[in-house]
Order: sequence, then structure tokens, then C-alpha cells
Amino acid sequence: MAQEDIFKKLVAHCKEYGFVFQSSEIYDGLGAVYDYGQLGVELKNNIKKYWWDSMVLLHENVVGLDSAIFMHPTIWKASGHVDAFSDPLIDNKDSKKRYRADVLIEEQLAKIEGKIEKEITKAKKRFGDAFDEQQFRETNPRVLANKKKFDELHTRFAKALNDGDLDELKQIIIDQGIVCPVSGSRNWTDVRQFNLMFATEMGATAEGASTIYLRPETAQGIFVNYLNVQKTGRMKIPFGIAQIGKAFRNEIVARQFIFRMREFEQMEMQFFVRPGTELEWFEKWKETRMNWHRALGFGDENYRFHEHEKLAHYANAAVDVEYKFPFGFKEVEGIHSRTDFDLSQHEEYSGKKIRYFDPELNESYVPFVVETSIGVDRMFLQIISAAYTEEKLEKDSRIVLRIPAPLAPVKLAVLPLVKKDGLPEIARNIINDLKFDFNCQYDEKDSIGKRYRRQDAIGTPFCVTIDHQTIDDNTVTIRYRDTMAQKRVAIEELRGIIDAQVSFKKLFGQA
RNA sequence: GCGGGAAUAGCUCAGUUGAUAGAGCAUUAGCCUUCCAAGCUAAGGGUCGCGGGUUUGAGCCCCGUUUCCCGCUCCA
Repeated sequence: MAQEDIFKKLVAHCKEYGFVFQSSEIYDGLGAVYDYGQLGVELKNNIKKYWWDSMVLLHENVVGLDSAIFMHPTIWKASGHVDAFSDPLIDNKDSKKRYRADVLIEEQLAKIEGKIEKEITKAKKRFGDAFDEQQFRETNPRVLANKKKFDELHTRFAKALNDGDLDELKQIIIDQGIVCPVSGSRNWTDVRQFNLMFATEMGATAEGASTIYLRPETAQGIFVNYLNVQKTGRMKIPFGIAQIGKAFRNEIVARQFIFRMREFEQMEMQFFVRPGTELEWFEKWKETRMNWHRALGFGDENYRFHEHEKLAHYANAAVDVEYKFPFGFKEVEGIHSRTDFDLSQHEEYSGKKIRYFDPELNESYVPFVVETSIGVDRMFLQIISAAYTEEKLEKDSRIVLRIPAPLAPVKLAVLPLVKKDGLPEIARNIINDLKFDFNCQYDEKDSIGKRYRRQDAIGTPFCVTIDHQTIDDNTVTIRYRDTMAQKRVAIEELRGIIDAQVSFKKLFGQA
């Protein structure tokens, strides 16, 4: 089956069984926003717990944080998001290419400047040593004409940019006769401002309100709390701060189901280190994070590192962990060496010293940062993609979600073989005993085979079946999702058997 | 944002030339009591994405719009 078909089935499966719904569906939906259903929320919570425990419980020097989504607007100036996340863009209708309007005009300016230089070069050749460039510039009519053009355009362009006048930017492009480098046509769309950050007003009255942004990443919440955590937690470098939380980006193109959403959730850890040691730590976290992924058992060959060739303004090393989705290898996690960029920026903008006094070196410095940043929703999609399996059996087929047992939304289903002879009562007793430890489901509807199929479809790793023998000797059959094998065990053994399989220790043991 | 395709029951989809809205699965109740789906009976579930137009009459034709998918583009 084509990979694309599998993906479509996956999306349908997620809806049909209550994992993921489109947001506001009864109102025709809201683009690139999704809700997690009754099973989706369980899986998502388990993913977050797997990450949190592996970071905060397993590392003595990593602590947690939960910072607010609203933050002081200057933070986004310091981080570079205000500038980097907003561009005036224009499309050429013939070539379908998109350009930054300001870049097109800058190129036009450079072109005019080029003409002037050409005149000068020509003149230089002609006059030889006697050439007076200064005089030539001031007197040559062609140079003066171009200079005038340049100055006029530059003034007009600068004013339009400062005023944020998009219509004027388009008018400049039209007036200058700027053509698309690909199609050579002047068939342009309007200039539009794309700001990737969502803005809102804080303050009760219009005059007193100020624009604040919904955070486009959770990392800054960690950086601005660096001093608080370091001091109150008596943290010694190297140490890390972990956080799980929502972030918001007004994506121009958001697609591929929950892979790219406008509201999404990140699991980030910022690790503060001594300058000069950041690349060692970068390598260490690369390895640690890859092991975390591989421990899920979806096949090492389905993961790879993707080194960034073009680094962001803040980084001196960056790598993605990519997973082989049905639509190709895609990023699920980024590991970045962010240098001291963020903390230094916050020092500058806030005017506060953000330093660490290193007792070993007997000096203080701005720590360097190694970041691991993973999308919860991408991880969710990764697990569902990897787990979704259509199996041909001898006489029929089944759809089974091979979700690792510790992450499975429902851990066990308890099924009376028939709904009489006291079997349902025994089943209820077992659930009452185990429900504090595991997410349990009860089901007595339809044939036993059908009930097994239903549990397979939502990834329940264990089914416990009560039959007439149970009445005699207190034993039940436990049926395993992946192998469909069954084993007869005593009711008292259930907790131990299941616990051994669904505990995170099982995953951590391999990580 | 541009181009192409799509939208009918919870899911997958039929629906002829414009004339009473359908199937399979799923769901619910009952029967049957059986360790790997698809046994029997019955029931519920639809403003055919939304808005307008053409027409005696629109799920079907036309226009707009929203959402999703594919390609391009973009992507700390």
C-alpha cells in the first residue's frame, strides 16, 4: 500500500477511535488546530510523563519549570523573534515564487548602484591616471541621474518600511518595474505582512493596553528564569531546566495533520554549561536523546540525525532527530548549541547581570546553553504512525496499534467470556482492584474475538478474560496484543505481570 | 499564498440525464453464549460543509466561501 494511503487511514483511525479531532469541527473547523480526544489525551499525557521522568527524575542536575505563556513583550525583541518572525512577502502570480518585498527593492537599489560603479570603471579606463573619481561622481550627468534615482528610491523605501506601508512597498515594486527573476513578469500579488507570532492586548482599557504575544517557543520562559532557578535551587553548572508547555505560531502553511499546528506543545530542556564545553555536551545530549527515541522499539533504522548546514543566528551547532514518517523523514526533535546568545541578549535588554560564578575557575561568566526541544504533537504522530499496523491473519485481518505498553492509553481490558453466571461480577472486582494502578476498560458486548479486535485497534496491550474455570480456581487468561498469545494465570499475579510491562523502568532500562 | 483535487450517516463510500437520500461497517437494545471480527431481530443516526444563483424542481449545474489532501513556497 502506498505510504500516502496509510497516512490517510491513520488520520481516519485517529478520529474514529477518539485520538484526534479537528478543532471546532461543527463550525467547519479551524485551520491547523486540533483537539485530543478521550484516548489521545491519555497517550499524550503518557508521552509527556515519559519525557519528564527521563529528564527530571533520571538526571540529578535537571529540574523542572512551568512558566507562563504571556511574557513581557521585550523578551521577544531580545530573542530576535519580533524581527525574525515578520517579513513583508509578495508573490509572483506567473512563476508562483514568493519573495520578500524588502529584498526585491534592496536588489533594485543594488542594481542602480551597480550602474554607477560601471560608469566609473569605464571612465577610469578612459582617463587613466588623470581620473578624479570624486569630481566624476559630482559632475557626470549619467552618474548624477542614477544617484538621484538611488536616493529617491532609498528615501521612499525607508519611509515605507518604517511606516509599515505595504501598499507603498508594492507601488515601489511596480513603479520600479521590478520583474520576477524566474518568470520575468510583473504580475505581482499585494504585499502581505506575515507575523508568525500571535498578538493580543493586555490591559483593560484601549489606551493603557500594550501588545503582548503568545509565546512562539517555550525556551525564553526558561532563560528569563535562569537566575531564579539557579539561585533558589542552589544549582551548579552544568545543570538543566526542563519545561513542557504550549507554544503558538501563526504558520503560513500548516499541514500534514498534527505535524505542523498553530497551537502546539513543546518539551524543552535548556542545559547550562561552562563556555567552551558546549560542544561536548551537545554530543552527549545528542546521544542521550537518540537513545530515548530508540528505547521505544520502533526500529533504529527509522531514526537519523540531520545536521543543519545553515545555522540560526543563535547557534553554533544544530542537529535534528528525524523519524521516517509515512510522508518521509521529518524532524521530531531539535538539539541546538545556542551559545550564550539568549542569556546575553537578556542581559542587554533587561539591564540585569545574568551570570554564574564558577567556584572552580574562580570567575563568573554567562553560561552557554545546549537545548533539546521536542514537539509533543510530533511525538504523538510519530508513535501513532509507527504503531499503526494492518495485519493479515489466517482467516481475517486486524488493525493493531503497537504502542509501547508504558505509553498505551488503556493498559488492560477485562472481559467476561459471557455476561452471565457471575462472570461480569468477577470482572468488575478485578477492575476495582487494579483501577488505581492502571487505566482499565470493561467490555461485555459482542463475541470475545470482536472485543479483542476492538482493544487491538486502540493499542491496549493486555486483555484479561474471565471464564467458567475462573469460578473454580481463580485463574484467568491474559492475552497479549502483539502476539495474540494467551496464558493462564492466577488473578493475584495480574498486577505484577502488568506492572512489569507498563512501567517506564522498562524503557529507561534500555535508554 | 498560488495551482490541482475533494467534502453525502461515527468510518469507508455509492448516488444514472436535475425529480422520495442509500449500502457496508460502526453504534444502541434484545436474542444467542461461543477464547480471536463480519449469527438473528429491531432501533437511532443526514439542512448532502456553508451561503447565494439558475430551474416547476438541485446532493448533482453556476458563483462565492470554509475545511481537508497533493504539488510549489515557507519553516526558531
